[in-house]
Amino acid sequence: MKIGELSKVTGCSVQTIRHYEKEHLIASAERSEGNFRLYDEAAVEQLLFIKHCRSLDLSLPEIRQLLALNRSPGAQCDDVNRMMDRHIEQVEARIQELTKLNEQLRMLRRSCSNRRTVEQCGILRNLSATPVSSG
Amino acid sequence: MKIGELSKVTGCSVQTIRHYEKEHLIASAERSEGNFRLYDEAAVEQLLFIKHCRSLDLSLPEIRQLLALNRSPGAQCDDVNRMMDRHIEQVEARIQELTKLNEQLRMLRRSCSNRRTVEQCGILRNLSATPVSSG
DNA sequence: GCTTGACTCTATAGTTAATATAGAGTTTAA
DNA sequence: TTAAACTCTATATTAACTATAGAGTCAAGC
Ligand SMILES: [Zn+2]
Ligand SMILES: [Zn+2]
Ligand SMILES: [Zn+2]
Ligand SMILES: [Zn+2]
Repeated sequence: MKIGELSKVTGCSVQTIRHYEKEHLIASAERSEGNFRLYDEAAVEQLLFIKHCRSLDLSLPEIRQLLALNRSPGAQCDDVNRMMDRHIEQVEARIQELTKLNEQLRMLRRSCSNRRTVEQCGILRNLSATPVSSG
Repeated sequence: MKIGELSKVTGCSVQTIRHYEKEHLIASAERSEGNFRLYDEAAVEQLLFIKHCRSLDLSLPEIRQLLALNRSPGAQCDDVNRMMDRHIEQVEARIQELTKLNEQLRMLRRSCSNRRTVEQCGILRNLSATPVSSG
């Protein structure tokens, strides 16, 4: 299987696959006589694993760590669990942040109706004033 | 006022101020004989405006547009309102995304308790399987 | 054999909004 | 006059790709 087919099968772009190779998320592929990368089913599995992790916003270093753990099946999995806990914490913190931001933006938006001039624009006036306290 | 003082007064780092100048968010500052940037109160105001916008996650191009509008006080402010609406939409979309993500992560996390081996780890097994349908 | 087109290769630059250097020059005070 | 503190420009780094240029490979058709 050449890289184009792997790309179709997995839904990862060709550049992304090469990128993952350079970042050591997947092993350097075998090469054909003409220097084309050649892949097998194992590559498909691994790429889907990576894609799944990315869909959960895990970072490439985090995924690298998970892949390494996968290679030592006898080890304890505490590290995996800790990583997940930390990751979940960060996602929840970001949700909090954005929720607060959203409230401020909606408040700001309410300060202007259409058909005003820039001079009268409540949004611009509020942006010029001291920031709304976020506490 | 030299750049260091402007930095202290506004809470923007010196590099950030230079960066904003290069990106044309603030005008090129006057220079002293020794080629040091010199600022006045107007620069403080403008920088605080930018900082306030950034705290609302407005992008530099968006801020540039707001600053341009600020310079034509007679214009209609519809553009400002539209930008805000678009920006709010994006923030809310991101909150939705992260909320969905968070549910999936928590579900995944529940699939493993401590003290298992990597081979038995529910998290790794689920990551290897087909992604959870996201609704 | 030759050409065409689809594919692949490497290397490089761009994306965002800063942040961090290096190496040089300026200013102020001891 | 020397040192500290400050400033200058230019360049590299961050994350995870994405896009491009320019060259090489391969299969099919004539
Ligand atoms: Zn993470
Ligand atoms: Zn308005
Ligand atoms: Zn925006
Ligand atoms: Zn586990």
